[in-house]
Amino acid sequence: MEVMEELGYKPNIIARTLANNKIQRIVALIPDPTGDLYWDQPKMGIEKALRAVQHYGIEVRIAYFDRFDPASFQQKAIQILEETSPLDAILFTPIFQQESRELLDACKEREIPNVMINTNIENSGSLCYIGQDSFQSGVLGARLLDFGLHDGETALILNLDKRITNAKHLQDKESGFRDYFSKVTNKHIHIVRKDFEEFGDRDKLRAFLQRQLAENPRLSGIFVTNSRAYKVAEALDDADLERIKIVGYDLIQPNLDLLKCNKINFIINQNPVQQGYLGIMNLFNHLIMKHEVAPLQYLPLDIVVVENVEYYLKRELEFQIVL
Amino acid sequence: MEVMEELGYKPNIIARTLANNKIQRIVALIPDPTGDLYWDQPKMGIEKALRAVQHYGIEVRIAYFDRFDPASFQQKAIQILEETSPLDAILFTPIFQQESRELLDACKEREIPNVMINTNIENSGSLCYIGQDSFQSGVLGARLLDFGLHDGETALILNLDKRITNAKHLQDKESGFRDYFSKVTNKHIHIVRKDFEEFGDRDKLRAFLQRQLAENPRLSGIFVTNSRAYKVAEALDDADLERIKIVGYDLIQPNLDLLKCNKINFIINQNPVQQGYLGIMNLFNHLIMKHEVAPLQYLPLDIVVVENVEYYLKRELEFQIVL
DNA sequence: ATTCATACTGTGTGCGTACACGGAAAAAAG
DNA sequence: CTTTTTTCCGTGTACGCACACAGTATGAAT
Repeated sequence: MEVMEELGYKPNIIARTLANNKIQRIVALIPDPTGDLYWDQPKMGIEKALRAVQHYGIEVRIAYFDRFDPASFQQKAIQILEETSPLDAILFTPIFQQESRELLDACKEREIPNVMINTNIENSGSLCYIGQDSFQSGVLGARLLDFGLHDGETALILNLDKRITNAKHLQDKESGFRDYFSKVTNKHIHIVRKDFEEFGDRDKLRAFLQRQLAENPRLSGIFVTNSRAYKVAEALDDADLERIKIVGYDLIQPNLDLLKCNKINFIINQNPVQQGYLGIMNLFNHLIMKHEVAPLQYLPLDIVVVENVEYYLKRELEFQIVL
Repeated sequence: MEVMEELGYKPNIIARTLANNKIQRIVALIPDPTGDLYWDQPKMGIEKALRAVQHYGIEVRIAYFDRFDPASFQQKAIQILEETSPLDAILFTPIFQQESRELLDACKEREIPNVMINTNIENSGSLCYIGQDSFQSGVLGARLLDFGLHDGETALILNLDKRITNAKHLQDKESGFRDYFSKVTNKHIHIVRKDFEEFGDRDKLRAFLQRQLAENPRLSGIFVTNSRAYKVAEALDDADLERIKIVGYDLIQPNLDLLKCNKINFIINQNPVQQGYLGIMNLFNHLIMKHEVAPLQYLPLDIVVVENVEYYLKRELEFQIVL
């Protein structure tokens, strides 16, 4: 070892990989992207990463669960643990707290390294978390909405989701949002927070929004906490839209269309493709390269407007480094 | 070949690299980062990429030229071409048109693949260009400045650089900037463009800016076309700064400090680290992987404000995928 | 001192590809 | 038809490392 140090010997990863001649099996457990434009993106990132590292003997299987059904997550998790052998690593999205903790415990017991993307669980014993900082994401949302708000006006934090999902996540976003405005001294903004589950029904959403407008006559900004900002813009009248600024998340097609005609003002990009990509790459770094992996990896919160949207779309599609 | 296709045979890059047992020598020619905070970043990206691909037998040497002296570029270029043998590829920043064309011609004659970063030269015969879209960058700058401007006010396009550098680049930025405001219908903004070479002398810059303020009493936005926005913010009085919005480029320390205390309003990040990184990675893809390389690769124009700056800094420092 | 278990060391082979080389076959020239 | 040139093909070796195995040395136990 001393002589190695002295001569500056570094093992040749290429030769090591060739000689190793083993396959490392990774299973990814993510929400079913069917009918959900957002979850298609981490999937693309995972597939892109696979192309980059498959020569190193990495094999990835993607399993899906119903994003509204904790039982389906649980069932798939058990199936993966029991039926995959050998199982060298797991990548998953812990959007259900309870069920995810069970999976984490099972991983710890079996000593299976695991990576979480998109949603974080504290003290998980995971190899790493890759995704956004929810609190800061709320702060940024507030800042962007603030551009269009005047003194005394009202901002609405709108959560279009089923109640079971991502409670902590949402709580942090709201805290960040309120934190920003509590520090703005030159104007006072009234903040309202509402949840609405029946976002699939446009008429009901429309009625709901009209009710909010009636209750808050000076409502002029809506912060939509997930990728469904387009549903809000579609459900509002054009006259109201002129006045009301909308900030939402994620570069999915309906959002992009509305961004381009100025009905959505800002989109925050949380790099979902990158999440999937880096998730696999971090496992690769751990399994093959034996590198240390940073346990908390917050991705940038990109501010997307009409003028720079094209570049983000291109990057998501083409720009991964294919090795 | 038919059977290979039928069986889905793909050569194993790992084994190929091992068997090849050759070194590919790349030389990078970039501006000397000494005393220039910006050019340190592509250098970091190049070094990061080197760490990722050195096992594949890639060797990178970085050569520097004086960013204000075309002759030094020319001299270094000749030196590289004559003294490096074998020379398998060149990466460079063509900030001097004439001298860069000479280098491009020499590369074509010797059949040396080359990559340009940061500044583009059209019809260069290069493998690829990686950097920003100058025109769109100006459009985005205008959009960001527009947030703080009112009807009838004046915006200043300020070029703090020597006259010889990057003429085309700057022209495109200005065109983009003007293009945006020509399409804004609800307010009229008066646009002035000025160059100032003696930006190193704070007192002279201060006097120059005072002159601009006197000539344009309603001046309330400055678009600094390069990374020297901090020099403007430092040279202005606090009273003026309250009113005047500043949009600049690049995440260098003095800009960051002024962004954090709201003296600079927006910074556009043109991903300089990524430019160096991808420059090398694209040569790697070409030399080792024998992949097709996209000839025009525009990097995203990130909008950076106080609320999301931390993530970009982290990404620049840690986030490259180390293989 | 002998036996046995354990630790250490060196050799050989394989991972999938590149490349040099010699011999055979095919094509071109005489 | 023979000779020369060119093309083609198969074999062998090498790339740097992992790992199995045999052989040797070391130490503990009898």
